[in-house]
Amino acid sequence: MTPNKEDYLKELYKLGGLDHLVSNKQMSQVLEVAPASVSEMLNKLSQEGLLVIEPYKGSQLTPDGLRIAISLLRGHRLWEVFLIRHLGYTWSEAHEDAELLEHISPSRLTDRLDRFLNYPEYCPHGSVIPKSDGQTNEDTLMLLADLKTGDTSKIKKVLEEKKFLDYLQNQGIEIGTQFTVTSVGDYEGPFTLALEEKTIQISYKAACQIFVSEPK
Amino acid sequence: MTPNKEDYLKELYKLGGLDHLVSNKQMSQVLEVAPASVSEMLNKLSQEGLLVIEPYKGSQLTPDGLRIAISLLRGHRLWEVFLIRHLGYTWSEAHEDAELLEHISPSRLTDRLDRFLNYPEYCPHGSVIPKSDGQTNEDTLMLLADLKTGDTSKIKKVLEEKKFLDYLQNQGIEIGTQFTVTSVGDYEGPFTLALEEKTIQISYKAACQIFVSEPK
DNA sequence: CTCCTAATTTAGGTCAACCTAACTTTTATT
DNA sequence: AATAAAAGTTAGGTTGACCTAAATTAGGAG
Ligand SMILES: [Mn+2]
Ligand SMILES: [Mn+2]
Ligand SMILES: [Mn+2]
Ligand SMILES: [Mn+2]
Repeated sequence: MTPNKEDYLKELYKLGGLDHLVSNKQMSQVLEVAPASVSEMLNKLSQEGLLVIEPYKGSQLTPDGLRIAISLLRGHRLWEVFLIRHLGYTWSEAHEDAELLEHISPSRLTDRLDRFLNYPEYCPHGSVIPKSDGQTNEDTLMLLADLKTGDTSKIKKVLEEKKFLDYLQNQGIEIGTQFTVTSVGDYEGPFTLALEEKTIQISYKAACQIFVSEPK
Repeated sequence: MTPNKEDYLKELYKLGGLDHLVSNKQMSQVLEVAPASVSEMLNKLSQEGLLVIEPYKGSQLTPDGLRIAISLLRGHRLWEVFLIRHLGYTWSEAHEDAELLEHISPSRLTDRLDRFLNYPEYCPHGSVIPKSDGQTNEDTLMLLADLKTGDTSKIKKVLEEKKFLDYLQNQGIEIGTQFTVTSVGDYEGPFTLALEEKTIQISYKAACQIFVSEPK
């Protein structure tokens, strides 16, 4: 197993889990490699029994592949907690460096880091950190974009993409922040949110990348 | 710069610094690759201006190569401090995992780790940790093997090699431990050391891999 | 000074991970 | 159903890092 292969498995999991097939196109985009390279690598991984390919349709992890993907995600998220909690990283910096650190995980390292951090449940961006045995129970959340004017809710999770993370942190959005939707622009228009201290506007696109709890 | 190349530079520094040429044989041994691979890689690195080769004689870092080597060593040793101080690693485990972590060092990570650890001066095995600007002032130490019966001194530094580190830790030797040499076996025989609590014997070979302060 | 041995270099491969270009299959549109 | 566009695969090539085997050089022993 190399860092490269690990990233293929991890992205395959993030894109499709065990629910549905993931297209090579998507993989090629998130991994930033040519489609041909994806075909090639997925073939190797399927020979190693880590995923199953439906030619021309897409691919999906096997239980073995899933195990590896989850342990990667576990490492990634624990490192993020460390970088932010102890080293003063920003959201996007943490995500970047965790992308490398996740591959250094003889599981002794991950498990000890987990203990050092006192077994955190979520990464700084709100994703669940799988347990050492691979167990991971996802919360059921809804998209901010699906809220209506007047709804009050809490930010629970955000997608991890450098520019988006910087944008959110500049806006002062944090996991756990409570807010009320004060207006929703028509035709994929912007959302206006009343936070505790201030009011902010975010684009419809951003609202599609933010997960929130059920509104009250 | 790849992790591989980094390790070549680092080992070249550890073996020869800026004082003398290092033979390919030595490099081939510490890096555990074939001599031919060393020739090849050193050629590439010399084309990148990171070292200078005297054909058939050996090679030596340039200032550029030195800078990289030192920052690697810095990362390596800081990670060791973290792993031992906060994650409960043993001497040899720490050295092993630091070997990987050292390559993840966008210097923002190293520098923040340094601050988090409160700017430690030495790694757990007693080597000096270079500063962020590359400055590094080595202490002048002597070999335990050169001590005479009756000498009293302190353990200051040990060479980092897995089996050796485990051996030392089992013997209860730590950096800073004070001891008195109570006997020296003839003909490369063992050294007997009186520590605070107990008396131990170590082989001549081990005594050549342990550095101590001037005896009083 | 010659010869031998050990160290080094060179030559010719392998393997992982990528690429581009050409071809095939699927799917969406008329 | 025919065709065009999009997605996927195959073929052929590159680069980095390694290897073994063969040739070359340096340095020491006689
Ligand atoms: Mn990664
Ligand atoms: Mn995260
Ligand atoms: Mn290393
Ligand atoms: Mn050390």
